[in-house]
Amino acid sequence: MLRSSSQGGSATADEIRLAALEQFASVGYEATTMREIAGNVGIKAASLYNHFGSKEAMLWDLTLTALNELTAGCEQALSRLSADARHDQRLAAFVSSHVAYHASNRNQALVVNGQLGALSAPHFRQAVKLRASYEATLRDIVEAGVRDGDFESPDIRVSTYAILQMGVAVSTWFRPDGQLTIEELCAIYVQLAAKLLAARSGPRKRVG
Amino acid sequence: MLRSSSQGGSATADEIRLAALEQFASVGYEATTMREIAGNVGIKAASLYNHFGSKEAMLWDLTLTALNELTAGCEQALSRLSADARHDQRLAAFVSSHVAYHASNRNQALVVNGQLGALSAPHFRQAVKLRASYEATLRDIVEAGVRDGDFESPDIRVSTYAILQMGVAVSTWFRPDGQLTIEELCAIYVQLAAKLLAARSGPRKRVG
DNA sequence: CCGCTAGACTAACACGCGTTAGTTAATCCG
DNA sequence: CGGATTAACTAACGCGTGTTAGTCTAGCGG
Repeated sequence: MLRSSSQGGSATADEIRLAALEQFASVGYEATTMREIAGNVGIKAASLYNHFGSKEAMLWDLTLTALNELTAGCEQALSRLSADARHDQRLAAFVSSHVAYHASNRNQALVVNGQLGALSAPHFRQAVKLRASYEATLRDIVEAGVRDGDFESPDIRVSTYAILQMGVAVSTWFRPDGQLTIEELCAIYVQLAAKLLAARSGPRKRVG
Repeated sequence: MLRSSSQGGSATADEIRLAALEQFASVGYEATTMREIAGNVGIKAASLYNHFGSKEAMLWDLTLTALNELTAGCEQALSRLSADARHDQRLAAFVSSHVAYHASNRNQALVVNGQLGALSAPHFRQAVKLRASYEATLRDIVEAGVRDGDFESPDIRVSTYAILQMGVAVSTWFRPDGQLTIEELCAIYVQLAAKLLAARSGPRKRVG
């Protein structure tokens, strides 16, 4: 049979995804062997090729899913707001969904933030594009808030990166059995982001 | 500059350090081959072993030097302050040296923050210990400031990570030929950190 | 009940890896 | 000047890698 490079949707394929994700996240793509992934699923390395066309195809599958879920979560959070929501509400929605994702999906986040360089050049470019559009969502919120005087920032781009990155870091240290629940964590980061962008005179009244 | 290990101190050894650092930072330790490093220096792979005992020894040499320089820069910045400096001055000194290092030594920072897991277990433990003590320096500053009412934070540990991480991220996007100088960058991050920890009523007067 | 297929297996291949051995040319020091 | 040291070289080894070929078996639809 001709081996296809398309990916499977079976239960085994999902077990493979899980095992690969754990390994990629904890030791990195290059340091992960197909035999290790297979071993953690309970099959032999050659059998992986019944579900994925190559090792890189696994990484791409995981990367794309993660980026799509991250983006979807953020869009959903923003769409729950009324159309005339204040800038600080939009900021809170973004930060909360951002932090929640990075706390709930630590391995996905670690792969997206550390293993992109292992992708083939075309896949890499596509991933970077997706991530850039996600980042632009936050930058637009910050920019609009600064324009209307609700936020104040010494540098919009730098502030955007700062907020994004402090949330990304959650995936490196957060443990679900630790002292903080994900809800508490989100609330903390919403506060931190709000302070980071606070205007000296407090938020303006809306002009309606 | 402190020579941080028992490995070679010749000019060739330094060329090797430079080449290995660049490769480790851009594609990762596992994806880097000894033949590539050697090629970028202009010698053959076997000759590397005249200067370093193994591939891991190179990574360890680079890691230790980077961590020592990072710590030294921070201690030097803090020691330039008078003994009764205010908390916000100590914070500014730390953040400024932190950001300056991550902007000036991007490759070193990328290796320390992304390739630690490739070290042997004993070296890994030692590196984590060094990094933890560096992080504790900032946490102590934040803690003291909160205790005296100069800072306010929903969670000291989280705020500490947030400040550290937004500085670390500089190494991933900063370009020295970009729009911002390192001095401007440091000033921005000092402002951001100060806002992040700002007390609602502004800093208290010192009692001393 | 039978044939087809999905998905597991064993075996192996070609290649690139880190590393070692042994050798040779240049350089330093007494 | 000559022996010792340094540091480059070529050649190769043993191993582990991603991947492919070919086989076998359980289960399902007609």
